[in-house]
Amino acid sequence: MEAETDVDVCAKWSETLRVYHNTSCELENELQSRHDLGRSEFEVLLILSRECGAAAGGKAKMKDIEAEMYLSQSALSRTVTRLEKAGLVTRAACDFDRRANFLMLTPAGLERFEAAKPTHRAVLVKHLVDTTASQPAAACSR
Amino acid sequence: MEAETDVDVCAKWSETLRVYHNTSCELENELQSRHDLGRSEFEVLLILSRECGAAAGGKAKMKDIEAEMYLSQSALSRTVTRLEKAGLVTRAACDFDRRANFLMLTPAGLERFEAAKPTHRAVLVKHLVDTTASQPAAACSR
DNA sequence: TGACATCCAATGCGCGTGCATGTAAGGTTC
DNA sequence: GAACCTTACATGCACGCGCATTGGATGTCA
Repeated sequence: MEAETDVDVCAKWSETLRVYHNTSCELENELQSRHDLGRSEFEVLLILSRECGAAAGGKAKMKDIEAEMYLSQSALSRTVTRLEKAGLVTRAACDFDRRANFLMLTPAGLERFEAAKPTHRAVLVKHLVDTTASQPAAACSR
Repeated sequence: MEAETDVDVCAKWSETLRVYHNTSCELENELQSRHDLGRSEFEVLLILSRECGAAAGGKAKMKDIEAEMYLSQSALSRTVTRLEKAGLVTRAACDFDRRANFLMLTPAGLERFEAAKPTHRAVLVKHLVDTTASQPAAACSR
């Protein structure tokens, strides 16, 4: 079953690439143009909004967020810096472990996130519910 | 079926991200460390080796390659430049349309590709045959 | 207390990417 | 053949990423 596995695996990878590429490109484009948010930035907001419940003004440690994302420590650090500059998030030192940082959603951050959520959902539904919907190997935005 | 679709779609995306991330990171690492090839570079060689049959010394137009990859025109151009510098590929002008470039696999390129192929296959099999194999959200190389 | 390993986050650096643009070569129309 | 649009590829540029390193805070052990 060597050759057979070969073909299956290549086709499966190809399919994964297609879905990943189409979805993530459109996610990036839509989030960026409609809400001025990158994919990573949105994801951080998403995690924050879950972490303590949006009402509580989500709050989480950098390390915990990092563990939930496919992002290096340095990339997360910079993503948070961008979010902070945009006023969507606040860094707060942890009193019990001054190495660690807490991250908090600001009201503006929560608002931005809530606004972007439907966009996010719509793109996912479009590309993932009926996988054949985005069949062509559509490039990023061209 | 709103909420249900929501959950399904998020889980599916999450799963896709996991598989994509784990597979592509390991692909990148393995190809780079064992064969000094990036993922895009390998893919170009792969396409070339198919295009006219490896024995014929694969040959294809840039545009045709671009159409088969999830890569922008500029990124492909630079990837080919890297391959050319490494002596794995040759650019050749097309006599009938001097805008177009043909791309040819050199013997060294074919050799490198054949050497890397098993590595590529092994990674795909590892991550895609039994999807639960790489369950943890393993980061890139950490 | 002092020496050393470990952990968290920030930063310098290089790389590959996409977008926008530039350049050269068709193709079309008059 | 002149004016114009389109196509193929290369290149300037900015950006986000990962890796390696740094610096400060903790923990541990003698």
